[in-house]
Amino acid sequence: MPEQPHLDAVELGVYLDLIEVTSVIRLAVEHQLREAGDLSYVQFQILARLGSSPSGSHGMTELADGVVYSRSGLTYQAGLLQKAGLVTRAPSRDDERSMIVTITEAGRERLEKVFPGHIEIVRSLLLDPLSREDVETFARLLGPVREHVRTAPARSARSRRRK
Amino acid sequence: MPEQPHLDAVELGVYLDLIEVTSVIRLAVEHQLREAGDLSYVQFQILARLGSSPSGSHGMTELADGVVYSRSGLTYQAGLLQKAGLVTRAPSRDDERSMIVTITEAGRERLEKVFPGHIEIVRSLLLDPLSREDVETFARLLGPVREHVRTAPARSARSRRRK
DNA sequence: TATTGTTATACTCTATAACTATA
DNA sequence: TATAGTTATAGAGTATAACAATA
Repeated sequence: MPEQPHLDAVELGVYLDLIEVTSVIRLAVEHQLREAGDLSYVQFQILARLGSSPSGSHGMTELADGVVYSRSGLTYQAGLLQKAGLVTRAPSRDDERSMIVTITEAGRERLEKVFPGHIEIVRSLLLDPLSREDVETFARLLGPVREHVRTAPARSARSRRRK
Repeated sequence: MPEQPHLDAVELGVYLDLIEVTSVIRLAVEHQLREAGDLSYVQFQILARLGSSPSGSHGMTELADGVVYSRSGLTYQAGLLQKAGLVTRAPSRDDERSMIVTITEAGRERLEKVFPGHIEIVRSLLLDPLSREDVETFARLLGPVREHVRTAPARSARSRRRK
């Protein structure tokens, strides 16, 4: 390990542990999603976001942020989801330029189909070694981080501006 | 969100937050690694593992676990790293079948080159919204999870046995 | 026979740049 | 002019299966 960290030992430990833990979980989850529901990780994230949205809808740019770097990446994945009948795409009436992506009933069913096995992996790899109290603590810490990450500069927009 | 979780609300929250947070961090980090050091995320993980190993070496299979699903994936990435002069590969003397991958001086330099910017992203996205105490708590929780994940069934071996 | 690693192949995913259309 | 999204293209990464070599 390089020895010029602007992080102290504890911070470095958190970072390295997180890299390792999330990498293993992600690999396992990617495989499960493909096998159980023929979904890529990105496709699952899109469906999950739409599914947990009250309206079941999101604009494309909004959907891209935090999931893919480029808009074209989202266009590709959304195209696959649409072809599979899991989402619909329709132009917004407020702004004719923007596309509203909406999860379909089949999309929700697919989500439900993969969810149990998905959860099982997360439970066995992440949650099992933690006590109930630890899980609650973990939740308390992660909440603010998620908020912070959401308000961080949007990547799909930024990369466009860079031109 | 599907409503048959074997997870309660808190557990589900941890899971969803983790997905979102790690996804954003990973995207940012992947870009930084590519721009600052022309490294893929997997290549960086390989270098980092080798760099933090006392010997600077690892066997291929050992290296594959937790980073890639297939051995061929590692062969590909290790080949790129070798071509770039960042690692060497030599057959083990204990077991002529196995390959020992070792980080080179150039590999360590590359690691040092990307590390500051890398850390900066992790700090700004993950660590900043947490207090010093929170970071320590986080470290305490993550440690056991990492241990657990390490002892989980190895993926590169398992996928082979499935044949 | 089992295991280690490589190779050939085919496929998925991704991003960049150029483009269209709307604001 | 700026923004939303798409498309074409080209490259990078991945896994599966078949393979060679060693244990």
